[in-house]
Amino acid sequence: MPPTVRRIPRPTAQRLSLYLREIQPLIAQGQPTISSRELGEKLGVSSAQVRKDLAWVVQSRQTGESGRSGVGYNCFKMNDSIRHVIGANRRWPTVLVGVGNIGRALLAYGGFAQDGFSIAAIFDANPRMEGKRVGGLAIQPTSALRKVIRTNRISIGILAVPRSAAQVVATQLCDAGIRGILNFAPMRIAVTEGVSVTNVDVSVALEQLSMDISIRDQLRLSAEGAA
Amino acid sequence: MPPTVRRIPRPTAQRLSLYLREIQPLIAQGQPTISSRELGEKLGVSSAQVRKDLAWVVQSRQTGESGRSGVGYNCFKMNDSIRHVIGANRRWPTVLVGVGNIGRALLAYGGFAQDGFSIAAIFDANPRMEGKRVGGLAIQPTSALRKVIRTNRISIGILAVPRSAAQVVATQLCDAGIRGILNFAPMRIAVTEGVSVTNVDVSVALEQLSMDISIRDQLRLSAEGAA
DNA sequence: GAATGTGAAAATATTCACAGCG
DNA sequence: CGCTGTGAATATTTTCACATTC
Repeated sequence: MPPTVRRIPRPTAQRLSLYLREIQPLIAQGQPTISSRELGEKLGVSSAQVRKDLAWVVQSRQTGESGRSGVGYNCFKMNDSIRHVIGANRRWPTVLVGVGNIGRALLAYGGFAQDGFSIAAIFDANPRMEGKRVGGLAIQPTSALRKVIRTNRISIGILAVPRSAAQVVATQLCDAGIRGILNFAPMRIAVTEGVSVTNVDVSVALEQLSMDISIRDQLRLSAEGAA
Repeated sequence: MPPTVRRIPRPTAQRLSLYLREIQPLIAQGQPTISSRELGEKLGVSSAQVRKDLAWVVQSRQTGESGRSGVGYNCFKMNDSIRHVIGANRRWPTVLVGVGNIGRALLAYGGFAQDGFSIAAIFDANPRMEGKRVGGLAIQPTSALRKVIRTNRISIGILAVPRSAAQVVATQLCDAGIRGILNFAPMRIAVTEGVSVTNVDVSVALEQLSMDISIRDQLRLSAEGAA
């Protein structure tokens, strides 16, 4: 029996993305190393946490090297290792469905190209959009989804359509054999077993924020009451 | 010494937003109640989890009523209670800074109005945008931020500017006395002590998704290997 | 019977704290 | 020294399981 493959803890996975982002400027400006304390302070995370997370990365790669005592972590190596674990050193061609404001914002941004993500084809359900070129790509009808996804072995679909169309398109994506969906529609979508979904939801984010603010208010009040 | 105010567990806070979203259609179509099991299944959460979360809501409101044994939870009451805890029954006027694609998408969406969030004023650093009307609001220069935020007692700022402008605007918002920032710029922003930040980051979301897919792949492979 | 509400148990995640390296 | 790597201790979160209510 092989040693059970330890799955990456959810919170660690999330933080790895943040570490990655944080060291990009350091690499750009040639800073050779960073300590767990420094990196942690930037992100409001304990140094022990950072070390545990990075230790996990090393273990999962089964290479025995990582940070150096008394010095810190090599930014370049860290970058490499994290990308390896995250899968950001693979190519991840995606399809974008829905060329409205959000879709255009994504096409215009392109900042995730360095993580291997690219938009390979764009689609819109509105027939009047068909053929129009946006960001160098011609808009295709959703009927072409299946073929494009199959022939290009695309594993990620970006769903940027209005709520009303979201489930229909999600089902089309699943049927076409997509592996994961990044969902911008403000609703839960049902997907085929085995398809991953990540939601980007502004309402949820706003609610999270307002909760934080409310909690701060309460703490402030009770602190004043105690003083 | 008063009973220590128990803070809401982070994961619970996140799920409450999801419950809220999930019961909106039920309320709209007049379904009177829902069981913890049903609600949990919709979201991939255990029924015990749902009950614990909702029990927390009740406790924090200090009203003794919630679900009914053998029946389930009253959708209408649940809606009310969760909104109360989240703060979604307050008014949350916001300012939007940055009227690019993301800003326009937010202005066009407006689906968070029912949670009390509204965009009260819009700003852009580009002077050529000044005065242009989008979504019924005239674009103001960022120099007006301070005054608008103060006079309208606005607590949330939505930061939808390019990365290069993000820190400058974030600082302006903080100086103007903002309480929380919803940050769409793909970077960590530094803020004044006491200001909450929630990030909406597409790269992080994509990386999360690709990790999920990779993990699924590994599991599949090892399962096939074992079979 | 069908469901809630909740202590107690289990699983996860974080922090502590320190041996050991460079 | 300063800093990593990591077991052990803590804290948090989830699940179990069951008495209780409708």
